[in-house]
This record gives sequence, C-alpha cells and structure tokens, in this order.
Amino acid sequence: MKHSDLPLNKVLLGDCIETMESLPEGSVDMIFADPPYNLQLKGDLHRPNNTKVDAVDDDWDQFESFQAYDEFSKRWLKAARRLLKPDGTMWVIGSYHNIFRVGSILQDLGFWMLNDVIWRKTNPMPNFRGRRFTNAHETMIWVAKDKDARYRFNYEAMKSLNDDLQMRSDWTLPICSGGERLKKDGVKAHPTQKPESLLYRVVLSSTQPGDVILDPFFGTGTTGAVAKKLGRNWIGLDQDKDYAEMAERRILRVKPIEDLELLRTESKRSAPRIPFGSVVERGMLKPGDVLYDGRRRYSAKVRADGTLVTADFKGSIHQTGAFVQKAPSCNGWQFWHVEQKGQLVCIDAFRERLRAELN
Amino acid sequence: MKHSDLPLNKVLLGDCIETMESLPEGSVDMIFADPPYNLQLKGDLHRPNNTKVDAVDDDWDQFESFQAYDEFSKRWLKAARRLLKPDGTMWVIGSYHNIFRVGSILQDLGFWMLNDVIWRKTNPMPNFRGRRFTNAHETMIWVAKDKDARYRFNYEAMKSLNDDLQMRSDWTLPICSGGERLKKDGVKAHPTQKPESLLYRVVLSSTQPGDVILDPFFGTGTTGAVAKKLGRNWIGLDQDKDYAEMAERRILRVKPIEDLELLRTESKRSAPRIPFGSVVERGMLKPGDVLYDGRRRYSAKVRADGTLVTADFKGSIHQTGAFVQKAPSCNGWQFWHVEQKGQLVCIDAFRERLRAELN
DNA sequence: TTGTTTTCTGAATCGACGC
DNA sequence: TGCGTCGATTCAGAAAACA
Repeated sequence: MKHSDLPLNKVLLGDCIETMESLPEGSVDMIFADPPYNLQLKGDLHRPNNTKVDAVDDDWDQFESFQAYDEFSKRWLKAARRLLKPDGTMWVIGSYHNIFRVGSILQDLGFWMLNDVIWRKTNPMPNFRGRRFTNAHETMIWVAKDKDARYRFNYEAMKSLNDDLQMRSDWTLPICSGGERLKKDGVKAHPTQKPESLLYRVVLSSTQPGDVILDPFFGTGTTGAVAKKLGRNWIGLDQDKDYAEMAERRILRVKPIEDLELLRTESKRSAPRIPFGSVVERGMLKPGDVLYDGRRRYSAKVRADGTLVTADFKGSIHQTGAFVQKAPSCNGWQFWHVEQKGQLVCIDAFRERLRAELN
Repeated sequence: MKHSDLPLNKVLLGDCIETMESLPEGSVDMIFADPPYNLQLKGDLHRPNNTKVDAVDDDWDQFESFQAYDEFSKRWLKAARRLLKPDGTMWVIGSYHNIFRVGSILQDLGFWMLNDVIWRKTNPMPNFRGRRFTNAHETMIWVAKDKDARYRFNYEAMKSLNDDLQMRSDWTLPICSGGERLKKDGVKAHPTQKPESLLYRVVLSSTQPGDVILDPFFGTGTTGAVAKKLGRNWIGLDQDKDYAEMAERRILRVKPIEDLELLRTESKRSAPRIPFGSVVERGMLKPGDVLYDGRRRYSAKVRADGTLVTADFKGSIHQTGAFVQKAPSCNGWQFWHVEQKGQLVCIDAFRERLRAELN
C-alpha cells in the first residue's frame, strides 16, 4: 500500500461507512473516532404493532433504540477494521451513554483491547440538579486489530511527556474552550469539539511521523489539525458540508513542526543491538577481567569470546547473571559491574559508549 | 417488605444466583457487586527484578468465551434486579476486560445509568513490559432500576466530603494494602480485596442508615464491614466457605461509627505534580521553541515529547539543565526561561498556570 | 529509640526474532 | 507455525531490616 493510493490530507464528504468501504483495505495506520451517541433514531424505528404506548412498550422502545445503535456501531466498526493495517490501532471516545456498547462490539469483532483511557476534565460542566455525580470524564478505548498485532506504542515518548514516569491510563486535561473553540456567528460551531491536547497525546503515543490517521467523524477537524502539526497524514470523513469546510480552513492555518528531529520519539527498543563480545573485542574489557554484581555478592571472569565463567558455569552475560541468582532470566548489561578506581561501574556504560559511536 | 423477612447481617453460602432467587422480591435498597473480571492471562509475568507477579488465576475467573461471560452476567443481573426495591440502586465494578459487557447488559435489562465512576488508583501496579499505558483505574457503573425511579443520592453529604465542591465522577483513592489487607499465613487472603475507602463513598452516597445492602460476590466482606461501620444492614453472598468465615470474623471486629463527621476526609492535597510534557501538549510551548537560562549562557530546544535537546544532549528539563551546567542536579522549572516580548520568562510560570486550573 | 535503606507487592488480557 | 534465544522492563506505599 502506497500513500499515493489514498486521498491524503483532505476531508471526504459523505456517509462515513460508504466512504470507508470505498478506500483500499489495510491502508491506514491509526483511526481516531468520536462517534455520535445521540442519534435521533426514534422516528425511523418501526414498532412491530401499533398498540398504545405503555410501560412495557417504553422498555421495548429503549431496547430497540439500543439495537439500532448497535447495528450502526457494528457497521462503521467493521468498515474501520477493514481499513486498518494489520498492526494499526484505533481509538474510540465516548461517554456512559454509548461507550459500553462500543466496547462490547469492539470485543465481539475481534479487536484486542490495549487500554481504556480516562480523560479527566479539569473543568467539567457542573451537575445542575444535584441528582448525580458531576460527570467529569470521558472514556477512550484503545484497540489493536487482533491479539497478536505488533502495534505501535511510543513508550519512551509517553514517559518523557510525564516527567519520566510511565504514562497512566487517566489523563487530566481541560475541555476545549477559549480561543481554541471554533465559533460561528459567536456561538460554538460544534457541540463536541475535542481539545487539541487530547489528540496530541493520542497521536504522539500511537503513531509516527508520516503515518496515515483517519477520523470517520471528523467534525471540526481536531484530529487533522493535530496530525498536521505533528507531521502525520490525515483523512477526515464527514457528511456535513459546513463542518468539512470549517475543518479544512482550520487545518490550512496549522503550521507543522518543521524540525522532524524534534518529533522523533525515542525508543530504546530500536537502539542498535550491541553484542557483549564487541566490548571485549574493542578492548574496553579484557579476558580475565573480573565482573561483580552491584553488591559484590557474585563474581565472574570475562573470556575472550565474550562469555563469562564462574566456578561452575559458563555462558553469556545474561545466562551467567541468571545462573548465579538462580533467577529465570537476567539482563546482564544491568547486572554486571567492573571495578574502576575502586568504584563499581555498570557494564551498560560500555554499551552506551559503543552506541554513541554508531549513531 | 419488613427487614425481618430477610437474613440480615450474615453471609449466605452458595451460588449467588440461586440465593438471590430465593430471597423476597423488591427487598433490598442497594447492591454492590464486584463480579469476576474474566481476565484472560496466559503465562507468567515477571518484574524487571525477576520476581513473579502474583496474578489472578482463580477458577472463578475463568470463562470459556465472551458469550459464556455474558450469559453468566445476564443471569446474576436479572436476579439482582428482581431483588432491588423499585427505588433501589446498584453499583458494579470492573475493568476493561469485563465492564463494557456488564454495561451493555445493564442497559439491555432496563437499568437506568446514573453515572460511570472512575476509581483512580494512587498506587497502581506499574506496566512491566512498556507496551501499554499503566492500567491505573477501575470503572464502577451506578444504575437505578429504571428511568423514572426516585433513587437516593446524598448530594450534600458528597459535597461536604469534597470540600464543598460537587463530588465528581472520578475518585482518587489508594488500593487496599498494609494493615487493611486481609492475610492468611502471611499471604493475601483474597486477590481482589477492595479498599474500605471506596466502599465508604459508595455506601455514603446512595444509602441511608438502616438500609439493606446486598453484595453477591462478598469475598472478604469489605461491603459488610463498611455497611456495619456506617449503620447499614448487609447481606453477603459467597460460595467459598473460607472467605465467608473470614468475612464474618472481620465484620465482627468492626465498630459502628457514631459520629459521622469523623468520615470527612481532610483533603488539603499537596500541590499536584505537573509534568513539563503538559506544557508542550497544551501548546504553552511548542516543539522547536528555544529555552535559555536566566543569563542566556545556555540554550536548548523543546521537543515534541517534552524533552529538551542541545548540541550534545537530550533529556528532561532537569537533566538537560544539569548537563549544561555540569552540575549533579538542577531544577529545570527554575532554570529554564523563554523569551516573550524581549523578556525572559521562567517556565515555572507555566506550571503555576496549569496548577491553578487543577485548583 | 530513631532515622535510613532495602525489600516486597498490587485485578496484568505486557516481546521480538530467527531457525 | 512452534520453539528456543536474546534481551528489555517498575511506581507507590508499607513493612522489614539495618544503622
């Protein structure tokens, strides 16, 4: 799949399900969807008979409208699943009115749940009647296409964004207001415009520059604006011409971050692999040098071929570390140290030095 | 319905669905349920230090399929619905593995959703493999029996509990540990014991003294312990004799609180931690912006993930500040400034602004 | 006795790659 | 596709151990 086969960085007007079905299979890296939940379905539904409405019928009404919502959800989620690349992921946001239905259907369709992420609003609408808890959050579900997908998660970038602590499943962010909120004739243009900060974190966590991000319920185009800012491609679907025009105008004004280096998310995972043997080969350690664990409980000797040897074991730095600790596994780079000027220095420092040479 | 028709303040041993079906219809004011989560774990998980994570692998959490789990859920939820008084409410807690299925079924059965409430854990288990966001919350769904029910919500009590601000739908509470955690021979007695603080808030918000509270998955009896403490009646159902005995012994030791004022939580919380990443995410600084120290001796560029970069270093605001000064450590918030209208402004000002939003 | 450091643990759907 | 090998990965709070 080449990007050139896709209508990139524009809004496609029309029914989102039909549009998705017309786009090439397995072509999209990530989907962000903010589906409607207040469908005005009642008029379209046919009760099996025309009997007078009573309490029982009320229940029936409710059931039938859930069923209609489920049908709609299944259709667009199936179309979305078809569009996703095998290792692509999808985010769906909703509230308690619809998110449980969406979540169940996602599981039924074979999507694999990675996280449910809570958007905690710093400034939610208060509850006026005092009959419930202030509804101060929305829920996002993040899924991979299936259980074994090798999806993208920019762990280190998320950790950096959170002061070097793992990013949690609850995100505290304000709602979209002030200058960021699109207005038309002085009133808000769209009822559910999402804040760019929310999309920033979504996009930064699960895509890389150049990826294709699709939003089937584009609205005022927050997904596109953030995608452009972060150097990703976007495709917006919407059936409302006014929204589509507003979104395109909005995104036109967005300036991408130019220096791609600033966008690159660090991933230790993709750092070049350094075999321990090269540390010996390069003379940073010599055969016969003695390694210790951090507290000098264990020791081992370096051999010329980059293995270690103890009184009763021979093997890689990892195997030997695991053996002396009687542990199932061990990261030898972190475990072993060498004495330099009376201090124990972790051998991982040698690996870092070799990596720096390669960069 | 008189209370005398009910087996109050004891644990009923056996299958919870059968037991519920044997109790009188419309007799219970509130139900709190912590059903099996249907975790689908396979293989062991080790921490980075090679210790094994003690996961939930109990028989009662094993279901063959989503369908089997749904059938089970429908059965117990129907039985629970029959037991509830017309104006009673029910709470169900779960995680992303099961809560979407439970939520859908609740809606299908005609329950009326009042809130979904997020329990944010202050001290969740971290994510060891770095492949997801740290799963730091669980979800509770609070429902009335139907749309027009005149359910109980102690609005003022909740507001008082929250420093005279409306109680929100996200609750920040620690997990159950330390002395509160029931142990048997030194190891945790139950894999999923809930903290009493969580149940305090549930019970205090939606019941009044003298009410009957039923828990169909009683386990070690946290619901009963809190109910007794708060002067409510409780009924616990469980099929495990050991758990039942442990719970009864535990509740026997509980002393009811006479002065409810004591339950007020002093929540003059310390200043919330603001990661530098949020300043970028929120657009207060943009990737590529240049930061200087107060005397413009050093400069660094902001990256998209909230790290800084200089000619020969990349890292957090603190690490980078320390590096350029060749100092062992540095408070980046105080050290770095940005030029605005020709003036250097300390980036700590941004942190203050974000803190103010969190009030 | 008191302050400091180390250890332990909690509802977890938790790898990638080559042969 | 299945299996073995290599290698990457943790935060907060309480309790225990130690100084």
